[in-house]
Amino acid sequence: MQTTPLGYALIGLAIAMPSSGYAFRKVFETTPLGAFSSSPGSIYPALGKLTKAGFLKQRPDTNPHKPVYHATQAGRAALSVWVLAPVSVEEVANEIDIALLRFAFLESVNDPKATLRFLATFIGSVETHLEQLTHYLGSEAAAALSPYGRLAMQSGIAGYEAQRAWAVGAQQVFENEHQRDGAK
Amino acid sequence: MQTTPLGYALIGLAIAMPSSGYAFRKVFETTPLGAFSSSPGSIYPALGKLTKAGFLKQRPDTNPHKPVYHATQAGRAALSVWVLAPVSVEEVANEIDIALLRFAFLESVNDPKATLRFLATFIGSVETHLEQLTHYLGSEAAAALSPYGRLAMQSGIAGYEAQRAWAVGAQQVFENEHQRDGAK
DNA sequence: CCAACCATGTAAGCTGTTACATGATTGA
DNA sequence: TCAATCATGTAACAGCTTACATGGTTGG
Repeated sequence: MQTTPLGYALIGLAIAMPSSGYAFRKVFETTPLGAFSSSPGSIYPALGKLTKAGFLKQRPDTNPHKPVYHATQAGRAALSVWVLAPVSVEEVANEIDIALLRFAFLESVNDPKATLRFLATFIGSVETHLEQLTHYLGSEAAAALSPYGRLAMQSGIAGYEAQRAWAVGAQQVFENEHQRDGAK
Repeated sequence: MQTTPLGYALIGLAIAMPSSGYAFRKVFETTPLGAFSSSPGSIYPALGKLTKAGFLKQRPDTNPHKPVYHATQAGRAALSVWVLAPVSVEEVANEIDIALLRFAFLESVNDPKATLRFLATFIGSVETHLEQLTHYLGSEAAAALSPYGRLAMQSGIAGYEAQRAWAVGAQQVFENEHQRDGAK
């Protein structure tokens, strides 16, 4: 069973801080998670579906009359499967923001080894995609391109190179952590 | 009157090279424009709507029985309005790829001054968004964030910095061109 | 001749958007 | 008390995806 990115984001948020639907909307409005819309027409139906699917459960909070959504065991499992999936070249090419969202929710797994595996596939796919882009830019197909088109492609290449550099830096963070864990 | 990004992409392609619907699909399949899907269920309905809206016209080619889509005057005008619109902070934050697509289709206008205006708003919005992100990262809200979340944000920041650097470089290209034009 | 490709379309279903609607609570 | 905010929902619509369906052309 699986959901949309919005669904996974809601499960991940529910793990980090059980909240009402309204509170989730506020998160999408006021944080860099704002890529997701906070419209009621998207969130409330999504919460309903996740509850029906057994990934979330509405429970009364310490304050009565203020039920909040918690993630169930099934919800945590579904999120794990989603975040732990290797990063494909297609994902890098067409929805790299989703890959980064998955990285952010690796927190819910919190396993340095798994994080390093994720980053390795991320870097591999970014490099493959970069090769494809530079190869295309060097081909005769690109020679027919306008300067505008070529520049736009270079913008993409620059962005992917920044992502690769970021991922290499992130690797170091988790390699250190991994060694510290092993040492203690 | 306006369309979706897919619609504008089709108008832009039709200006660059009038083609059949099938040929447009091949472009989306085999070039970096592959962010758009090449599924028939998206392209043929879109072509139909654009034709009905008066932005495209199907005309027989040099080969008879092989009608191709051409952009009409209205189509060119609609594309111009779309590509020339200033780049907003929201666009940078949520759909920067669309901004880059618009940049690529500035070719159809081909006015260095307009291109420089576009790049200036692009850089301004990227910088505003970067300030927002770094401000958020420094706030106490981000202090509660996990290392994963912080790293994911840094990935975003690195990407936007690369885009800013790219845009500054692109400015120079068109400033040179602008001066050459003025000199001759 | 047969497989592969050219070429176009439609129908069902899902997601998300916008807009509307409702009502409770809370602070000035 | 009155505005703002909390809180949830629905209905209409647009867009895209997948899958199915159809038929023509072309090269081996």
